[in-house]
Amino acid sequence: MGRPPCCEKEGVKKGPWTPEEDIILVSYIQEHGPGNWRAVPTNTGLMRCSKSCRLRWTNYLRPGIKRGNFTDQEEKLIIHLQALLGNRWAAIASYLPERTDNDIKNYWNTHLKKKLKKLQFSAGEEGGRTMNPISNNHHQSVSKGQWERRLQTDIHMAKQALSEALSLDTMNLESPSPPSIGPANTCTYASSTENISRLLENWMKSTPKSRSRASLGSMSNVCSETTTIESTTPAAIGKVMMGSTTHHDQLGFRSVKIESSGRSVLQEESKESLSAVAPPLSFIENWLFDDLSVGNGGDDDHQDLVDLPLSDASELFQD
DNA sequence: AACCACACCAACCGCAACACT
DNA sequence: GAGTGTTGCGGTTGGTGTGGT
Repeated sequence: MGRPPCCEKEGVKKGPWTPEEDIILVSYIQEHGPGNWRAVPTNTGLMRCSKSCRLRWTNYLRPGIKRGNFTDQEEKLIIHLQALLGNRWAAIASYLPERTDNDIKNYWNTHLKKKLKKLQFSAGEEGGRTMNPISNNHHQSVSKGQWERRLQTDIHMAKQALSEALSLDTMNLESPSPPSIGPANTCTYASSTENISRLLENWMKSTPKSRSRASLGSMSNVCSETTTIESTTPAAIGKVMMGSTTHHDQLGFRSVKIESSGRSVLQEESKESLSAVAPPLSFIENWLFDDLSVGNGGDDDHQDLVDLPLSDASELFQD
């Protein structure tokens, strides 16, 4: 009857992750690197399915993740990329290296959708007709001319979005506390483990009921102050420490360089980080940038387009 | 203080794509 | 090319927090 579940339901734990589980997972990935998720539950003893482990890592424990408080720039970028790409959150997330697709998706569903709906409503009231500023409307049948015009607009939007993304990156690089990405940054892999140590600290302090939330909050402090895990020392840490005298460093502060079967985690992460700093450019993207750089010398048309209120921009797509 | 409604977000589920044999 | 296993993605759900009454 239907498709079998991805993993045996029996004995598989569900629901929120505990700090202990996080530590175990991070510790394992430090040693073996992300990937081969199928082996993670069996090798770590975690009563989680591989999917859950992967998700936990990519959406939460992975280094270099920024959580909460989307900036105006990011918001703008998401809106434009959504207009361009639709609900392809993974693709959109690739332009926001510090954000996960899940995060962006959540933000879109909880904040931006409503925001745009409001815009749509007010614009609809003003204009006396319904206008959808987001791309969902794009799927409605349109004439070829309209489609072409829309495509052109989308390209403009993409260009601007990309240039904004670049300028964001530049800003981030210049800022005093850049996100923990890139091999040159000493706060690479350790960031997530630092988070976990902080998480544990809060976890120990807080009541069982508020544990989850409290710890989640602490996780957002990527690369912040260093905290010794010894000060908290729950039983789980002991488990993690087993078989390694260097785990303390790994969990605490170490700028990671762990070799595992000829391939360091750092290398793995670096690949990610590199692509994070400079998302891989496809031919089209390169072309967009080429064109952008030409137009950057005071091409107000592009700026106008992006600065255009979404409700107005959407009018371009109307009859 | 108690209740309710809403907001938020981590995690789950199912499907599709990909990789390997 | 077919079959099987694994990973990635997007939609959705459920638990918890928060604000209003």
